Amino acid sequence: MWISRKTDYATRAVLALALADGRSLKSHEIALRTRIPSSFLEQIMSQLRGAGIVRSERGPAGGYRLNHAPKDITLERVVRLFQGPLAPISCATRSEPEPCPMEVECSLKETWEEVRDVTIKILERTNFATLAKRAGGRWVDVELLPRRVPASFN
Amino acid sequence: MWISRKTDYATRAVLALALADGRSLKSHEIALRTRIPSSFLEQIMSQLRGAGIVRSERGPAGGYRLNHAPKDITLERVVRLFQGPLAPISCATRSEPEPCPMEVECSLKETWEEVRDVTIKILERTNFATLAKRAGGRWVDVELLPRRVPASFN
DNA sequence: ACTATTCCGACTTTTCTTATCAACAATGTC
DNA sequence: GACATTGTTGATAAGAAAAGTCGGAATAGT
Repeated sequence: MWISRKTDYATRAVLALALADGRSLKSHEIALRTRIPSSFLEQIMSQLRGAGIVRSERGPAGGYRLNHAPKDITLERVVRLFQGPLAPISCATRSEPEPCPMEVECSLKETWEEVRDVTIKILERTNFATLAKRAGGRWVDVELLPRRVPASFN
Repeated sequence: MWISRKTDYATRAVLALALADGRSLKSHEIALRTRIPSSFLEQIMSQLRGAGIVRSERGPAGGYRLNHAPKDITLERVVRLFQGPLAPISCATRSEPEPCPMEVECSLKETWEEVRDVTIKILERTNFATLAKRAGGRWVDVELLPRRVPASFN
């Protein structure tokens, strides 16, 4: 339960764009399909754009699209952007591990590092082409789905 | 960074007890060796006791000791006790996964489950006998270490 | 001009974490 | 039985982080 809702939203938004297959989507459309509150999504898209994962066009006919091929965007990249370090605990981060405060350095660290490493490995080898393909069957007729619009999404 | 400080403390406290090799430790001693604030440690020990991981004796000469052999206490058990579900996201918990709110169920779930599963596997195969042994060399002369006592640990 | 959209930053609300404290209960010592 | 030492429990508070809202500015098409 360590993926924040914001990170969850971000990955879903990118997935929605990957499924749009190069076409651009308006922020409002993304919000609808992914069930992300519109106002919150703005923040997220802005951050994705700042990181170069997404690019945008303004004005009517504007919207968002991916800035790279889906296969070149790993889940690791998106998660790391919103989540920060992927280690389960601060003494086990790759970059600047906090020193263990115990009287002697504790042996738990090695296990936390193990968890960190397999996590990173999985997220690195998962890209959005794979995710889109996996979702393809379920999502393909999305244009045809009824569009119930909850109030908060307007 | 998803292991809360409380969980961190709990695992360190259990490790300290595993290293005590059957002898009982006073709460104050545990606090010293692990650098856990005494007042907070109370809560944690109480919870460990409630879960049957630790047993206690009161009065002078009281203290805590492990309720099982260290090799029978997995890291998974302690972490799960304090941390709750180990899935990175609520739609991927084993017990009662929250339904995916997207228009179509999203393909990210499978990756989150993958992360969950390897995490659980690592934590399950790590027990406190292993951890104690691993720490053994570092901790063995702990009785001889100088005892700087920070104010907040009294 | 008008409208639909993105862009940006400040703000609020809620929830969780991390403790701290005080009163109480049990046990051993004198 | 008085007293010191330890564990037990529950209330609560301070702070940080997460989640979401809002208003208005910039941009582009019609």
